[in-house]
Amino acid sequence: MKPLPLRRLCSLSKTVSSSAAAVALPSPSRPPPSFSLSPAQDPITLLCDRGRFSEAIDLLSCQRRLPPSAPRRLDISSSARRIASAAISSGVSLPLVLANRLLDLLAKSGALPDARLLFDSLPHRDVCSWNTLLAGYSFAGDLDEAKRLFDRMPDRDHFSWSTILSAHSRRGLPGEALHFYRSMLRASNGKGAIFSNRFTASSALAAATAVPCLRHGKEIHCHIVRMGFDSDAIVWSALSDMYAKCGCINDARHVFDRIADKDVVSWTTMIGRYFDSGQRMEGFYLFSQMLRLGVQPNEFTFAGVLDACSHLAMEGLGRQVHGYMTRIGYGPLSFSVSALVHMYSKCGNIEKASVVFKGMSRPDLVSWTSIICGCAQNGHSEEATRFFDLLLQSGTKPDQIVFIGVLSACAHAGFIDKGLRIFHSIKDEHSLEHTSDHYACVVDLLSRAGRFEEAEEIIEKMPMKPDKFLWASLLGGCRLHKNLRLGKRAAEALFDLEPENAASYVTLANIYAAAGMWDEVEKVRKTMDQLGVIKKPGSSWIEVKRKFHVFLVGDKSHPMTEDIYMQLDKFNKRMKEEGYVPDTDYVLHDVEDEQKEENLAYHSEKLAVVFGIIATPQDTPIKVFKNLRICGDCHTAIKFISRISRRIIIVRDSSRFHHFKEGMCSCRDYW
DNA sequence: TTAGGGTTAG
Repeated sequence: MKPLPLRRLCSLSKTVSSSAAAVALPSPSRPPPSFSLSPAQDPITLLCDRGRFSEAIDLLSCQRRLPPSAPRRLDISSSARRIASAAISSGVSLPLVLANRLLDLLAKSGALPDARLLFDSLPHRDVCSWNTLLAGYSFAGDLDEAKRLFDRMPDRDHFSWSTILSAHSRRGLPGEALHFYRSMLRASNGKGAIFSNRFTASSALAAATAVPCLRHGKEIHCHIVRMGFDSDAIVWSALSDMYAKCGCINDARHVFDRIADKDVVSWTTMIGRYFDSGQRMEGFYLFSQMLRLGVQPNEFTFAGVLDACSHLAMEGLGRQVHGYMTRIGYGPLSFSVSALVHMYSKCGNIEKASVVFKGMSRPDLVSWTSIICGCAQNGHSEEATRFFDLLLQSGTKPDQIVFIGVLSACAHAGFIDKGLRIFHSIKDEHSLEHTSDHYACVVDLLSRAGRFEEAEEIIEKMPMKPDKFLWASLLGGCRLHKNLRLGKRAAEALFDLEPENAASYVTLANIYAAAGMWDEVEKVRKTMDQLGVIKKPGSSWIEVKRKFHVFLVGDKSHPMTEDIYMQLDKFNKRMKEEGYVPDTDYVLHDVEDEQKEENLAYHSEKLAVVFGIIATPQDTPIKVFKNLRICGDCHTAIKFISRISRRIIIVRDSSRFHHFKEGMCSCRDYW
């Protein structure tokens, strides 16, 4: 066996050395079974003509079992309809088992009305016939009809209960699902029949998880233990998931550790829950452990791990996951490819994201959205709009989310007319409703361009109440154009909506500071103090040689502090010679200019960039990540630094990427 | 012949 390619993952391992880790490659998948049919023959018609309904149903059932990627020769829905209509018109009475199988084929392939017709035409029905139709309505999301049918059932068994229970849980009605679970327990006791089994238990757990309700979850847990369903991996996975989603990650891990036969889903779920709870490193440890134990990850696992890499901007690790995926093979239509595109975009490597995207033979809407948003965030606005045009040409129907991506690209690049055209096309050409996000984007677009009257007009006319994103966009535009009146209005709306968010106070204070209105700045500061609003400390980090280096403003804790400050001072001197003027507007406090410069000079992003310059080879791009938005002065300074040092510098802040090269930024200062 | 757990885009 070859060594595991994910060296980095194994280096994260707590217990096993990387050299010991290895995984077996999956065996090559067998070609899917297929039928040799000449196009002129329709086997279903031929079989039905000869009254061989049983074989026709067998053939169709076989086809349905093929994996989605296999070439399917028969259309299940129309073939099943043909069998049903031939059987009914021939007057042949199908044996009940066969009729039920046909009913299932119809119900699950979207031919529900035909399934109903067949059901109604049956001279005899058993509980399986009822369950099958019930599952059909549940599958189609017609819960009202499913419930009506359930109420009318002459007999119910555990299939009936688990079908109605999981239907409500899956369709966003977990409270109803739990209600059914309680009714089922009552019915079990009353009639002496025991309906609960591992299926109803796992569905009920999924419902308690979706609420989420720890109390119900624990009750179900007790019931599971009492009933002895503890040997089933699915029940245990669902139990672990319930604890994690109810905020008890340690209990979830405890349950997970006790699962005897953990399968890929159990692993993927537990790893994902660590990521959800913010314990991303724990998630990575568990992923590496899974690989070491030889459990083959699947698309769900990859998608989850890649998403975590995106959040932490861990491109190195993401790349290794990509390599692993390539090695074991993944389909060009796989949804984990979207996660790859997203990961590379979020790590600032839009070129690689684009290569991966272009490797997809038929990208789906999520993949298009990933690449369009990725381009938008990385300052490749023209590319984003080009991809959007290609999306429309491909015949894929855009949804409301993808419009957010392309509109934000237009807003960031100042494509006003194009952005407005696209905004209006949402309703006029694509028959979609505008969402509050679309309004926020168009207000962003107009206010960045200083077109405040139009922005205000849109706000007055919009059918819903403006949300915090819209006001924040407007406030940002006002800061850019020093619009005091509207800035105040936007800030006050934000204070109402999210009084605890320091960013709005700081931006308003910065607008006052830029206008020299120090009394107002002081008032804002006092309000913040009175309300106990705490400014989130800015921090920046950079990954060098697989280690993260984190910096705060004026940070002197780094082992290389002396070198960093010395180099930064050199840059400052050279920058000033080349015309850099510190933009002191961005400092909240009313202090002397010299002191203000001092505050600015050691912002976390500058420290991280300078450390990157010192610690990495000349030809590698420097990638810095900041938890807040980059400050305007740092933006100017880093442009100078990129020219002086001849380095490519990429800064990902809380809202977008800035690619600095030869004194320019990809955002063209329009941010 | 009918029922259960994990996923990607703003």
